[in-house]
Amino acid sequence: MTKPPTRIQQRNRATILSAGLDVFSQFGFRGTTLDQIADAAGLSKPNLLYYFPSKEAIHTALLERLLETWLDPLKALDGGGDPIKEIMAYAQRKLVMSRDYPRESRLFANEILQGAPRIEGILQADLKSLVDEKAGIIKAWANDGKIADIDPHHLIFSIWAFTQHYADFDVQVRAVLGDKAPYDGASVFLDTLYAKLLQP
Amino acid sequence: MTKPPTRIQQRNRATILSAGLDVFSQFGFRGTTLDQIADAAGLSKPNLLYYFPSKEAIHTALLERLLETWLDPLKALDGGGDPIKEIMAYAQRKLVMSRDYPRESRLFANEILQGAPRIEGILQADLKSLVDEKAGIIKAWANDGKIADIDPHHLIFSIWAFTQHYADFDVQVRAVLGDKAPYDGASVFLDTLYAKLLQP
DNA sequence: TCATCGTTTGACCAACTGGTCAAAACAACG
DNA sequence: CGTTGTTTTGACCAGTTGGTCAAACGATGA
Repeated sequence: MTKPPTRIQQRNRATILSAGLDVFSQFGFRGTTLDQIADAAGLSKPNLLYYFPSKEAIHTALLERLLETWLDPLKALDGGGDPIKEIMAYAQRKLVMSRDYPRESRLFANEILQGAPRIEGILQADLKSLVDEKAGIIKAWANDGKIADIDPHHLIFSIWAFTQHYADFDVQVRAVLGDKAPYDGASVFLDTLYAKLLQP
Repeated sequence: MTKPPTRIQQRNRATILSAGLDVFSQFGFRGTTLDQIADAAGLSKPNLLYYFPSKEAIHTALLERLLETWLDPLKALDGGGDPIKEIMAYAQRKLVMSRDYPRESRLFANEILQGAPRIEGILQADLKSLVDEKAGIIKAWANDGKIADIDPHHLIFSIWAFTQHYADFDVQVRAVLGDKAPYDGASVFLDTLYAKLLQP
């Protein structure tokens, strides 16, 4: 019988996770120190370790929470809807996620860049089966002539790549665009791109 | 009057840079240790520091060498050529670079993810002016009705994002595709995508 | 053969790393 | 108020980090 967490526990755990997200997403697991997280959270280092047993535990907690929300937009792709609308809506949902959750996007990017040692199993199981399922839907649409005949896996990769680019390569995007806001133009471009591509 | 480097110097410097590329591209600057690089290079740690004055010097040397080759494909985009062919050839060149130089791609990705502290200036100067120049060419093509009317900056971003995705997110791509080779399908998809997009 | 140069290394250092622990401070509640 | 359980902290530890240095090693040519 585990006791329910106190208000202080809820608040501090949330503070630590947010601070950990800040730091891990910038420096990766090995490049992040507990002192950095403690500083960002406004807590002492032993106090961190009162709420999480180790640095790895903070990182794991973040990744688990992330993976759920990360796959949601794709799960919502509906085989019963209008093909072109469904795919374009999915792409726009992913772009909004990059805009609103850039830290999460970078945390994920860091993990994958480093070879995904902590989530490779999940990728090969959950992610692969979800993607294969949705790729099947898209392939069926293509076979029925409702969309152009393209490789569904690479279509999905292109959506991931393009939308996450604006979060992961934010510094570069801003360096190139100057003070122009990236996301409005990106959204318009995204619509044009997939409207033209998917047209049968 | 600086002396010309000996054969041993040339060999060891090259070995160290290659080992550094291996490790830095996987763990980022802060996540990499001199011992790891020394191990990968088959040299002792003090011996590393005989050839490079510091960890930072190895990293900087890699980044400088990288930036040259990294911008070459875009430099080769020729305003006098056939518009659609030029852009599609550029995209294919970038895809080949991801396939043949994945470590370089990941080194760059790591640096940008971490906020590009060491190359932000170069991005804002060299990269921006190069991109602006080529964006101008593309914009002119669009105005002449030779290609579709799209935002040239986001077009370039989309090429970067999609092609680098196969190097930077290699683990994820392989987890999803299983044992199918990624690059053949990617090349076909890339051609289809931009042929349809750019058609006026 | 020796002298000179470039190369390699073992031993070492101060700063930092993730993590522990006992004691102190605090909150809640009868 | 006192008691009990939760929260916070200063001091500490062993291992690792980037980096130094003097001494040893090796090649080369006179």
